[in-house]
Amino acid sequence: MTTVRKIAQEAGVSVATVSRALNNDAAISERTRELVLTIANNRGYMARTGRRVTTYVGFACSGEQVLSHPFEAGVLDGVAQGVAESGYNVVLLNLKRGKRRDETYTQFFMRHGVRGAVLRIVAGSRGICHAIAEEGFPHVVISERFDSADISCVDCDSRPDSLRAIEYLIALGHRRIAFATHTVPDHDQQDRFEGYKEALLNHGIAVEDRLILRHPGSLAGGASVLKVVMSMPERPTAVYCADWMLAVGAVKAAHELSVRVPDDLSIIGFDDADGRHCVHPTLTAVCQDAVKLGVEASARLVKILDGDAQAPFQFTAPTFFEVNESTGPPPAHVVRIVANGNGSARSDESGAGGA
Amino acid sequence: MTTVRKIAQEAGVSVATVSRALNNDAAISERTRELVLTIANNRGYMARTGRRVTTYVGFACSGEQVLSHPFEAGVLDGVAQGVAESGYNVVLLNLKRGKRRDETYTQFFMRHGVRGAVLRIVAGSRGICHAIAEEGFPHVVISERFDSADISCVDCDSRPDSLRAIEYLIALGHRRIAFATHTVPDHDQQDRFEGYKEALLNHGIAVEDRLILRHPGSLAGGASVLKVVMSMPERPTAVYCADWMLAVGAVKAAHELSVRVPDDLSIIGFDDADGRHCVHPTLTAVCQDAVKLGVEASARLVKILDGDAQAPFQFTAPTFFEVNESTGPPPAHVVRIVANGNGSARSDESGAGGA
DNA sequence: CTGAAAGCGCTTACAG
DNA sequence: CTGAAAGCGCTTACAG
Repeated sequence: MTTVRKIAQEAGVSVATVSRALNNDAAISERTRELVLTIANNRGYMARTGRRVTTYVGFACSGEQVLSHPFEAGVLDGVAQGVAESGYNVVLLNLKRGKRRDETYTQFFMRHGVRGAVLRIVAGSRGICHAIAEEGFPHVVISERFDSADISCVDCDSRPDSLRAIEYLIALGHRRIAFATHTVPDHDQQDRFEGYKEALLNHGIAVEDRLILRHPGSLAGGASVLKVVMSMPERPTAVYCADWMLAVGAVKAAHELSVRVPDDLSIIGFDDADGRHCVHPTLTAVCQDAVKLGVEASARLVKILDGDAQAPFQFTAPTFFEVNESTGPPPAHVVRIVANGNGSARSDESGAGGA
Repeated sequence: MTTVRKIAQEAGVSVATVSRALNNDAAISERTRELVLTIANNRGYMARTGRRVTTYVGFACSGEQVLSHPFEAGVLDGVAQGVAESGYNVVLLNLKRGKRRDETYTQFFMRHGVRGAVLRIVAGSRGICHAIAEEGFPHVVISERFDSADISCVDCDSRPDSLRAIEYLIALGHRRIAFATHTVPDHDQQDRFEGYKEALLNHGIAVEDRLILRHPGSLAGGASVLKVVMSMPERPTAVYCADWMLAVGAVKAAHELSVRVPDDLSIIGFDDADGRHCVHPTLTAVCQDAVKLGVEASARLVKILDGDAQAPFQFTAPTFFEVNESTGPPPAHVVRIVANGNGSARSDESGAGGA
């Protein structure tokens, strides 16, 4: 390990001079400073003490998250923005890979120079949040909700806007409305399902199991949703895809199967970012702003660390419902796609879309 | 500032005991350990010395980057993956906001516990890379290219596949091919333009200024590209959109204006991630893998830090050209869209697409 | 399981 | 502009 002593030896100066050179003390010659810094770089010197070690805010994941997913990327972007003016920086941590068995979360974070943590976990790792809160370590959980008042969290409640979205379809005349979700259970999908159910119940429409579809949150999953929906007997005239990849995949499959959106089928999507605008027709969608979630979480965490806010806290960010081009009245003639040997045929079920 | 001494006082134990509690020494009672950790958390204790301070790899941006952009998000994802097994963690740094005037880059990084830096800069900030290389600080620049052999960098060369892409169009029979780029100059756009030009020259096709379009790298920019292309006299029968948002925006605008892709117009896009699959028709595209770029950069950096590889180095990752559905032969009848008072009309320029 | 003390890495008045 | 020395924060054999 490289210490000031070793650098001093190599440079032929005192440790005091090395220290001053490393810290840009005014009283140091340019020549000496450069000499010391060069040796420090060559030896991979890293200060192990001193006043000036910066502290961090951690973006701590349970490990399953894909950072390039639009939601995670948006959240991380926001987390970085939220600490921008604070003097803190953001460090990426993996709660499962990095932490030793024999240390607490507090110790894990301290070892990394982290004073507070923004937590991104999956449903199966909620225990981590309880443990961190119990240890009293400053934290904010993003996109999860807890009964315990000790856990600080920031999330979106997409139930109200999901309800509005379905009621919008009902107002357009739709009565058979499918709900599509991805296969990883989380409270967000649950919220959207609750909103869906509540809207149907409000209008005396039965919630039918066969209209609740579960497919992988991918383009292929979205294509499956579209095919299943379009080939059902008494097929739905609208579908709410509560995940953005499902929505995009469904729209794409509609083009491929010449299903006209919204003339043949209305699609409501969910959007974490700008995905709804990338497809044609532009998706009517329930939207959350992942960047804002991240900003909210890290800015609040910094305030807590600086003593300007109290923990724990709970904050629910609004979603919004945006009407675009993928929704319209149900078709007068409900055409269904029936798979046969060599592809698909169309079967007319006129009027099935009515109330 | 909270020190072991203060915690010791509050807990009524020696500093030695505090140190042992903080470091999970086996010889410590559970009761004492919890007491000490609770006080440490309450006081926001942060170790300022000791053996165990972790060191970091920095993901250092010049500040203009949007972390939620698919390319940046992919790169960052890759950078995190590339250090996953190494014991290093990644910290997000802003080279312009965080650095003090009176410190070198080396000092800036050392102050943050950063041993090596992955650099993401814009064309206007290339001087930063020269300065860091001159200081001898371990680094890898992503997606820039330098004459100086002292600068380590990882990038993609999209020229060869851009050339292939245009030659593919030429082989399909296209002769008037437009090139669309975004408005921020960078070497990637330049590479793609070079490939475009070379392909045309190889086949004796003149490079026409009016077929080179510059629009903001957004959906609106892509829509403009499509409209301009479709309304040109002797309009192009194909366009290479060298930026993924331009490509997606162009495809979307084609739907809106009932321009059939590829029957009326072939579109080749560029893709940093999976965008080409999200639209209909799936885009024929030149693709780079942002995640792989990030992995390559940070994994190599870690090897350099661990003494397992030599710096400086230059690595050029391959792109790939993927033929999908957005390209086909030029139309026999080249229909042009001419804007008029209330919208647009079509004007037939039959045969203009032929060789 | 804990403390007193030695020791390491670093910084900083003080002296020159 | 530099060094010798005091001092701080922390860790770790050593002793009990």
